[in-house]
Order: sequence, then structure tokens, then C-alpha cells
Amino acid sequence: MALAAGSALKVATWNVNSLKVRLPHLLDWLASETPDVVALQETKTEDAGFPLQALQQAGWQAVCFGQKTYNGVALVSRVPAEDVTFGIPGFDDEQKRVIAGTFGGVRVIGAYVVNGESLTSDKYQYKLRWLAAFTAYVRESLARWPDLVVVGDYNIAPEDRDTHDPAVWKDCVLVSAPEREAFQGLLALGLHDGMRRFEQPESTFTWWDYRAAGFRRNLGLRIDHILVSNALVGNLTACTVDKGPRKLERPSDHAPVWASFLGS
DNA sequence: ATGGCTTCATAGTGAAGA
Repeated sequence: MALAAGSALKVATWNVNSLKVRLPHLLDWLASETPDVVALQETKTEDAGFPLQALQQAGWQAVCFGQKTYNGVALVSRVPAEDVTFGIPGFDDEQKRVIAGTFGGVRVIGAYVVNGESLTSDKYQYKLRWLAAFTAYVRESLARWPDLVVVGDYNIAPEDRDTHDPAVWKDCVLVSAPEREAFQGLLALGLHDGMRRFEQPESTFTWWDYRAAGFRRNLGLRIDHILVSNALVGNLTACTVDKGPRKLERPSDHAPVWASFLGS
């Protein structure tokens, strides 16, 4: 059951790298882009400090799953989310990385995938374990909600063309074979890489290093993704990265990515 | 250049990000 005829949905994802710092950018972006749902990552705030009132005063709803200092995810939406869940069921994880909700029958999972630090780090092993648990969770979600969109900061560049320079990134975290296999494992469940359903300019990225003038020189990675289920992919009408907010003063190092759907 | 820049927690610097 895909989207109802004539109904439209715009779903976005944005690693804001501190919601407190980026709230003005978020409010401006919501006003100009009017998504139905935007999944946020790296909110870096406990739920008690989540700026719910500011969002509500601007006409938005939100659910959040945050913690002090690190991680933290949220779903900001025009209408309230239904059937909201937090984390990966059955996977014990102190880090707040997953939130999900249903909007007009479409299930949206927002995720902040583990970074991993380096291939020799304990955090890399945690990343691979986390991805295995997440994949099982997405499989179960897909069985219950065929109309599924899985968005977020995946911290994986799926192919060499998703890096500004494959030689620089060779054998680094974010591009290693086990990580890329995990990404392909998600697609194999019956999901599509939304941005790749449409022609993108060469060297299209979603993150640029703050250091060494990364954005100006387009030294980036495509690591934020919108994955769309088989049932919904026929309704996907656009999927793109919006580099606008990355050009502002004091930006997040990630740009938002959005996808639009139209019921046929 | 095992760096660069930004954030948080903290009141000096260190951890973490990607």
C-alpha cells in the first residue's frame, strides 16, 4: 500500500551537530523548505533541554531521544508522529541513536549510525555490532510497515565516488569493506538509495570537514542517506542535498538531505 | 603537519567527530 493518490510527503534528514547551536538554522530551514518530517542527529541535548517550545511556537511537533554531550536524535514534523519508538528494540545501547514514528501511514526511522573512529578502535567493533542489530530492526520494521523510509547519518560512504578522493580515504573508517557491506545489506532488505534514483552532480556530498576549508574546496563525503522501501520507491519524485545551510555562518558540518513523495 | 575546526564540559585542556 503506497501513498494515497494525490497525497504528498517530504522527508528530510540533518545532522545538526548540536541542536542548541543550530536552532536558528533549523527554524529558518523548516520555514523555507516546509518538510513534513525532518530527522535530526547529534542533537547533543538531554530531553529536558530539547527546544520543544521554540519549535511548537513555530508550528512544529517533535519527539526526541537525547543525552548529554553526544549523540541524540529527534523527529520534527508538521503533524504529530504516531507509534513512536526509541532505540533498537532488544539491543541494549546507552547511546541515543534511533527514533522512529509513523506519518500518514509512512514509517520513518531516523538513525545516527556509530562513527567508529578507526578500523583498530573498539568503537569500530561497536559500529559493526550496531549495524547488525540495526539491520535486523529495519528488516522487522519493513515487515510491519512496507511503506518505510530509513534516514540519517549513516557514517558510511557507500562507493568511492561518494568520497572527494578515494586515495585519501583508502582503508579508512567510513569506507571500509565491512561498513560498505553493511550498507549493501540494508539495501538488500528491499530498500533503495534515494539520491541515486536521480542524477546527481559529480562529487555530491553531504558532509565537509570544518578543517582545511573543506566546504570551499568540496572536500566532502556522502554519508547521510535516505533509503526508500520497494513499496514507496515508485512514489519518490526527488531526492537531493541542500547545501544552503552549510554556507551560513557557524554551520553544521552536515547539510540536510530531503526526499519528496507523491501518491499516484 | 598523527594536524586543520567545532562542539561540549569545564574553567586547563581533552574527548569526539568524520
